[in-house]
Amino acid sequence: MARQEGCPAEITLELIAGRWKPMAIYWLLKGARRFNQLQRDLGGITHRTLARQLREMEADGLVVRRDYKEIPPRVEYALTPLGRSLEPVLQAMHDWALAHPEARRRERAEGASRSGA
Amino acid sequence: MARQEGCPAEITLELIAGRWKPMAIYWLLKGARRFNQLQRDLGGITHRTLARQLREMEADGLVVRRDYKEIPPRVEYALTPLGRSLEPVLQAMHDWALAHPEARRRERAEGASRSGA
DNA sequence: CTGTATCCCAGATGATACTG
DNA sequence: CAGTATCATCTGGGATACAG
Repeated sequence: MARQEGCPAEITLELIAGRWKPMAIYWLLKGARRFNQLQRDLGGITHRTLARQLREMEADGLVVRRDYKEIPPRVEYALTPLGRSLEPVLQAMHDWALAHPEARRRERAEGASRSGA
Repeated sequence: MARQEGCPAEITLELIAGRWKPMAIYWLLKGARRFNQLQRDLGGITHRTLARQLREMEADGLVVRRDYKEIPPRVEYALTPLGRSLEPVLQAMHDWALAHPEARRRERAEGASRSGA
C-alpha cells in the first residue's frame, strides 16, 4: 500500500497539497511572517493546524523557523529557496484555473449512503 | 468551514489532488482506456476506489465515460479537452520535482503520540 | 467485465483548554 | 504570543462481497 511514486509530479503534489499550504506559501512569498500574523492572513485556520502545517513545511525544507527567544515569544517563518522555487508551479496552477473558469469542483454527495453520516 | 477559494491555484489543486488522479490522467493522456485496463495501469488501486475517482473526474468534467452497452460490459474512459488541458500543469509539477531532487516528503511521526495508533 | 454496498482504518482538520 | 495536548469529526482509501 505504500505509495509508489511512479510520477515525480506526485512528489510536488504532496508538498503543496493541503487545505492551507498553497495560501501559506502565497503569503510567505511576500516575506517572513510571524505565527499569529500568518494565522490572520489565512483567515480561519486554527492554532493547532497552522502549527502542524508549518512544522510539516519545515520538515519538507520549504520553510525556515526563526525563534527570537524573546518574551513575549516572537517567531518568524520564511520560505527557503526551495520553497520559493515553487512559485512558478503555483503560478501554473493559478493560471490554469483562470484560463478554465468552467473548471470547478462539482458537488459529490455519493458518500451520503453512510449509516449515520 | 467551507473552503474559501481565495487562490485559484486551489481549484486546480483540488481537481488533481488524490492518490491516483495524477497517474490516472497520465495514462489517459495516452488514449482512452477501459476500466480494468486502467486498474492494471495504476497497479494497486482497488475497484471501488478507481470507480470513485473516475466518477469524481467525470463530475469535474475531466473525463468522459463511454458505455458500449455490451455483454460482457465494455466501458471506456477518456480525457475531455479540459482534462487534457491539465497536461502542462502536471508537466510543471513533474519538472519541478526533477529540478529539485532534494525535495522529498520528510517522514513525520509526530502524530504517534496517540493512544494505540 | 464493470460496478455498487458494507465495513474499517488512518490521516487531516477543527474546537478547545492548557502552558511557558 | 507561540505552541502543545486532547477530543471529535469527516473524508479518502482499502478489503471484501455481491450484482448485472
